[in-house]
Amino acid sequence: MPSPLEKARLNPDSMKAKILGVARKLFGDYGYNGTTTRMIAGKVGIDISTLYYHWGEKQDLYEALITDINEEIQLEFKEVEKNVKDKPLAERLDIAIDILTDYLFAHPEVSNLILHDSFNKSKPETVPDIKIGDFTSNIAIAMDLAKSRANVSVQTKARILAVWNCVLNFISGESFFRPILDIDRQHYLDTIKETLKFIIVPAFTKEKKEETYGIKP
Amino acid sequence: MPSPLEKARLNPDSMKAKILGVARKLFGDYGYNGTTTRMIAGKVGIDISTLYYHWGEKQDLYEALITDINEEIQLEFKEVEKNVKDKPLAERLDIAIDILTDYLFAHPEVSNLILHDSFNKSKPETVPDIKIGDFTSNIAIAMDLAKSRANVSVQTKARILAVWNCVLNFISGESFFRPILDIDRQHYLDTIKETLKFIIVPAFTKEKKEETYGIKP
DNA sequence: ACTTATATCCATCAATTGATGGAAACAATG
DNA sequence: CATTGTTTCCATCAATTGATGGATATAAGT
Repeated sequence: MPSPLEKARLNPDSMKAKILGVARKLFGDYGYNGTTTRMIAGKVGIDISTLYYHWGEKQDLYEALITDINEEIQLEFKEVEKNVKDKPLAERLDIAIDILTDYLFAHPEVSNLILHDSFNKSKPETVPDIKIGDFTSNIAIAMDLAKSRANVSVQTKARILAVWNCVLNFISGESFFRPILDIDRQHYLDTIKETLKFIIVPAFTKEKKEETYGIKP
Repeated sequence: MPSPLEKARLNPDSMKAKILGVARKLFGDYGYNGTTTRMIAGKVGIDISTLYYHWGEKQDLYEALITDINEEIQLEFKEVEKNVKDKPLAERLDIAIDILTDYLFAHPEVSNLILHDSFNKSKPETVPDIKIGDFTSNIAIAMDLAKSRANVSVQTKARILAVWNCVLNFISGESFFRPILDIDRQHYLDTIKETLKFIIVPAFTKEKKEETYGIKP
């Protein structure tokens, strides 16, 4: 028997799926408290009670949504793993940044939801977290920065999180940062990628060459 | 005649200042919509109408708060500028990271508010933005990465924003990231700094040596 | 065609929230 | 003490919001 979520994913034209899609964008834009069930229903073009009929409580809808995002990201990471096989580190990082940035740029609500999820304290307790910890380890393995999932050092995890954070902020903060940089959307995407690569690739690839660029021991 | 804000800053024991202080933390934790005037009044230990008496609308309080933060950050940047004078680039970056990370770590609500401000679409229109654009240029000058405020390249701005984003996320996401890294608070602060320095300093100081670490033209 | 199951809407509730008017307490001034 | 100005609280409003019961429509099964 398929879970409610799988059912929704199976038929994208179903009302459940439509609601979930709209909810993703709205929860992403306005956060859990800033989004009302009436906003969602209104944008879908249905009555609130229809929404409640399909998804039950607001919390349940939000939870389904987080689960959905979790699965989607996991797929994206698998895509990365597939593409980086047997490549040297520099190229791996390059590919990973490309794939993940493209994905998030095309689905900015994912980025928004992750940020809300990690930083906002005003959401229901019961809601499952987005599993960033797992993703971090996955990436470490994929980048060949650690031998096994249990072996990822604090340093490595922190560095991956740093990159991850950068990407998320650039995506979610587009409307904020793009005016500062004063460039168009495509140029912005290119700039993000370039910036990430420029900053990250050397740091990770240099690793054992020269550890001290003015850093105290 | 001092503005209401200056008045509040002058006497930290005043009710206005107390309210503002509590509001900073609560708006930081729960965002604009997640924070109610009753929450603020409750935590201060006063009636809501007393809050309205001192600050008027919720919006007005929030605006005052953003202005307050803006000024505080500006002071912090001045502190950086003072400390990096006549130092080589690597050391400048090092000092800047130390000062800003320490400041934000001691005032996490500032970081929270900036993130909410840049990413959340559900706040009143009229509220002034936090002036990240200005800060970016200031840092570029202080780091000697640009000659004049008008001369900061898109690349440089983007790189500074990347670092800035990293710091903010690490601070605001402490409750989220620290369990992932499984370290104590002090160790966390050290790790943030080390990570930032390790990733950022080489990228900025290498600048003209080798531009291509797997980056396509 | 009749019955049953599914899906949608209308009307409404109780709780929360932003906001205000007015009474009471308090302080300052004459 | 009397007067005036400031600060605080109580009571209350109107609007919004999460949520539900019940009527109604649409589709499916027999």
